[in-house]
Amino acid sequence: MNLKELATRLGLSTTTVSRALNGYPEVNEETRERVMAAAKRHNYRPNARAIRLATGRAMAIGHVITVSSKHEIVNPVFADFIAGAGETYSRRGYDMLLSVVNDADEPRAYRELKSRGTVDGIIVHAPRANDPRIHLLHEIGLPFVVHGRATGAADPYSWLDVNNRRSFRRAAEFLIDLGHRRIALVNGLEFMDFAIRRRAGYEEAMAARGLPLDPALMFSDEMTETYGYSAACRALDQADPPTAFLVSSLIIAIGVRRALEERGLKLGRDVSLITHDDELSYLRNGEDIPIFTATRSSVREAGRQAAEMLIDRIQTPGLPPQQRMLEAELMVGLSTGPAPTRG
Amino acid sequence: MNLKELATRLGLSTTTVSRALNGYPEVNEETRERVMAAAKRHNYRPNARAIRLATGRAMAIGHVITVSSKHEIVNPVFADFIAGAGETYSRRGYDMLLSVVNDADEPRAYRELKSRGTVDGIIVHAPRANDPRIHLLHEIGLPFVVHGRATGAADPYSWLDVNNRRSFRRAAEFLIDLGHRRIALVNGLEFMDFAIRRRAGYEEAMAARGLPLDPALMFSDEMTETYGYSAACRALDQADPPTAFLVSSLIIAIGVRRALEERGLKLGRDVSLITHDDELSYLRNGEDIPIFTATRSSVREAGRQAAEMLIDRIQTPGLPPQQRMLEAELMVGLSTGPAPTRG
DNA sequence: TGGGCTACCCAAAGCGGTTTGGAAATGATT
DNA sequence: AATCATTTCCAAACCGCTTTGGGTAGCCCA
Repeated sequence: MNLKELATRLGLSTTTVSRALNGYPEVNEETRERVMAAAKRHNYRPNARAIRLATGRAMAIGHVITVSSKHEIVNPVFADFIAGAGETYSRRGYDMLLSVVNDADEPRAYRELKSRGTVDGIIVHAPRANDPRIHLLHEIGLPFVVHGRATGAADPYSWLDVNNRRSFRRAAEFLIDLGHRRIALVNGLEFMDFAIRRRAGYEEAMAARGLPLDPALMFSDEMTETYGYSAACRALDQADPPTAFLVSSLIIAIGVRRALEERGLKLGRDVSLITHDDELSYLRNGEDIPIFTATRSSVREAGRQAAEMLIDRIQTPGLPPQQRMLEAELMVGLSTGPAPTRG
Repeated sequence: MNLKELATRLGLSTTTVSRALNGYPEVNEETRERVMAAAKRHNYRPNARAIRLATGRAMAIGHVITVSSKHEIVNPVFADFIAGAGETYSRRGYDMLLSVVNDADEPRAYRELKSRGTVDGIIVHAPRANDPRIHLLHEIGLPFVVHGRATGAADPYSWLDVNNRRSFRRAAEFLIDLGHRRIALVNGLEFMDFAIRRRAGYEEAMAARGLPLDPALMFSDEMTETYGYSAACRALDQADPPTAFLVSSLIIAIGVRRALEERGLKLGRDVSLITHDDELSYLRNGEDIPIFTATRSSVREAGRQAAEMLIDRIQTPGLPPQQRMLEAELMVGLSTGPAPTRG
């Protein structure tokens, strides 16, 4: 059943039927009801392809996920972010388009998305320092919102981010307050913006309390369990091992825990640990009381809000860049305690 | 730059230009080259919306992911499957459409996808026993491929699945061969098809060796770390605890490990464990030698192949249902060893 | 009575491609 | 030289909607 059929069946023009269904004022209320009823009865659904062509809008948002041949890892945060964004899209009538591209092809992918008109806007994932995508997207004129920020980007842009610097500073201070002096940082890849900011927060806290930074206690890599494990091993097997860890993801934390347990060290007593927790649905940090003390911020909620921001930008062009900063909560769990006194 | 502009610029009709670009034979090779060159020079990209309307094809595949209000977990396997499927889609010129819907709205979502013509086909995720979606999709006439199977579905359908029954049978037999007699099964939700089959494999192995099934050693729930932990606690704190665990995901395995370590039990010596490993990119089972002995099957590869199957079905309608069974490898790691002799 | 509004509806022109059904030119065949 | 098939191109219809630019009828008011 298409518009034309419906119209002839009703003895009306397609114009009127279209207007009736889309709530335009220039149609009699009575007629509108007749049309609505008929549409429901024949369960008419306007053809999305035709609407898109006629209106010139794609009614779709693109998410480009890159798979590098080198570190071929899918951002573990991705699924939950998508789930959040998807909720917003359904509610506001947009489709979500996923594009999996090799990282070398990313610029081309954006240009095609624009020139072929498959999407109205884009969410930028996993920004890095001086991320070239921001300039690129400005240049090709595709509305976008960045999940995170990109230190050093020249042009202003819209973003939604967690206050990574502040939350890691607070977490580090919390550990210092507990008496810890040697605190290891097990961070993500430090060309990623979030990792840069977390490190800055950690360094700030150390500096504020007059504690030295020890390169031997600072790690940076792809955030996997095995990385957490091996970083912790290297840290713990030093002459002067850390009494606390500040780590960037639950998965890393799990790896650290493995290293600790291997050495007979008890978490929260012998060694303290604070992790960032994105509240991934398949990796809950305990049920009621958190297993790990954590800086917590829901990535799903971030998805919801970023999508909302983007659609707003698409629907009212010319909106000035908009930013939203989310604060992470510091949830005290079972993995932190006073620094052990040297025996 | 659109077709018409390009055509006038070349002094040709849009027909000829379109044909030249799409490789139709009825155009002079020389002309074709002129057209190709001009297209490249002005970097012309045909408008996707127009193509879709004109051809009646959506050139897009739908993935419906459901978020239940109850167990609001995003399938952890999802991201990697998507990454695999996405590779195939890019290669074959399809877009990937993600639809996040509340599980109650799933049937409606499928019908809309069909009637609005936004996709040409669908991948069905996380099938259950007697999954109603299979009949539904047949009824509305949307091509689909199921990732997994659905025990008890009446109509024939296309699927791609891991041989869960066989791999869990082999894993259980492996443990039995090592002398284990009390083997706990920590499974996923047992209305999910994969979990049903894994349980069947486990039960077959036990029966084949004349070992009794103990309901107190069989667990079923959403596959989270905390579930693994609490199931293991319950199992281990029994009068006659198991000496081995067979579990359905790495995340569960990690939870079990936590319970073991809490009790001072060493994995691979005091207690053995085999897990299924989907080779999720953010959760590698160790670098060179596996941390956990595991039945291993790449969900990313499954994504690639399922997408391939679906596109084939879309492009040649009337193809008989096609099935593909992947065999999981049994990778021996550090988490298994001979059953401890009772002391 | 006629002019001006308003309310309601319609025909037709897009949107940007693909595809059908020729037409003209060329070459081969008789 | 006439006929016929081939090659190469084109005009126009079409996909299914939205939207522009009227048109008509009814009402109000002078």
